[in-house]
Amino acid sequence: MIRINENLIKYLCDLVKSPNNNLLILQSAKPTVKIMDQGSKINSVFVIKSGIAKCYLTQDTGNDFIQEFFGEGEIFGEIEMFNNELSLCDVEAITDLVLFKISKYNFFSLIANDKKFQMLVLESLASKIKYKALRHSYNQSHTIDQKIINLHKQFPEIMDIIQKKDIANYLGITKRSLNRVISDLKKRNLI
Amino acid sequence: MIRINENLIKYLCDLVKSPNNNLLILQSAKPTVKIMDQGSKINSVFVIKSGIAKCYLTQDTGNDFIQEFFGEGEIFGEIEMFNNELSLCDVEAITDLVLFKISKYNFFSLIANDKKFQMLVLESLASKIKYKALRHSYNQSHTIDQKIINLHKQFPEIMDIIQKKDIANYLGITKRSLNRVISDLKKRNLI
DNA sequence: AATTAATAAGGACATTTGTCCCGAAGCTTA
DNA sequence: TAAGCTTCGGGACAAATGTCCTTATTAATT
Repeated sequence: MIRINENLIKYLCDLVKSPNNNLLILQSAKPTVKIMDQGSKINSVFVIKSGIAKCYLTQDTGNDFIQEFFGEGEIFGEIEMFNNELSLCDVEAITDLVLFKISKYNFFSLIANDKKFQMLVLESLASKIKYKALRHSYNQSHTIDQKIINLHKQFPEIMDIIQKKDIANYLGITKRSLNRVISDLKKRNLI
Repeated sequence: MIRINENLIKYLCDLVKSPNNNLLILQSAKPTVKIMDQGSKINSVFVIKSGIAKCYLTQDTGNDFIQEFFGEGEIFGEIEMFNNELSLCDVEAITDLVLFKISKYNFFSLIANDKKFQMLVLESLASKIKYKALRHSYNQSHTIDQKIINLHKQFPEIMDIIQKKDIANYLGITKRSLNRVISDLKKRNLI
């Protein structure tokens, strides 16, 4: 449920430590701080070094829909670079974050000149697509029960780390339905 | 709702016509023919030159969920190349198709040596992610009414070209619900 | 410590959507 | 042309989910 990308982390850790690095910097953020704002211009690409963030999209209905909880090695801002568009989502820290920040210029320069980085980015895009494909499929053809059991299997501590409202917005359901099903599953000893 | 990628089409049309082309070939498929099989090994990347295909995923529940109706310039098989995995989805012709077919070897060789192609692939991946993000959001926070009205706005002839069952599987609902809402919307003159 | 704000939990009811049917209309093939 | 298959459309009912609202509980602020 929360993906991590060790290869990318490792690669950027090495890069940031290299003595003549001028391509990327480290940055940190406390919980509730927004790193990216839906609809705003993006000048940098970010990669999470440690911590968890939520990436969500606010609809015309006023509802937030959480695209993904970002874990270590997750990249964001890159979609907007390639599409040359304003930010699609908000990204907000849930726990303390440490981030790699790469300027637009440096990002494209790495893509163009660094085959290893290029391939890591292609892989991370492919992995995002796969994640989204499976998630949307799963969401549409399983009941709330099944989704919560599944979530709980993959990430048992989720209820302690992530707020109920956010879990509901991740599943695309209301808080009421979430509570109802959770209490039911507890009664049946399924979670 | 059906994306098209003119830049990629144009680029491959030029490439296939170049006198010493040995990188890609053209292939055609009749309706109901499967070009890709969920769970099978992928040896080529495809790009749709003309026609419409459906890309769907069969769940453990037996339900099919349609990821996308592919239009001109849509690429598929590339995810599996980058992730080095078996096919995630089935892809099946809905109308007569003409396809560009690029072998795995040639695909990676183009990515490595052809900056223009490389950027076209990065852009198409980014566009897929954006499409999926918006679609899943929209799906989760709108009623069936709204989804059908929206679909009808974007693609009025959809009901003539695509079967009811497929539309239902695209929206993640049952045929019964689809019919109920359609007849209701017709009564209210909304479609 | 007292007050306010935010989150969690759930009751009662309405609405939406799914399930399980069945019959009609269109195609396909013997 | 008849028989068989597939798609379409919808009735009746059941189940899942949302809406609205209220009360605890926890966290934050003065």
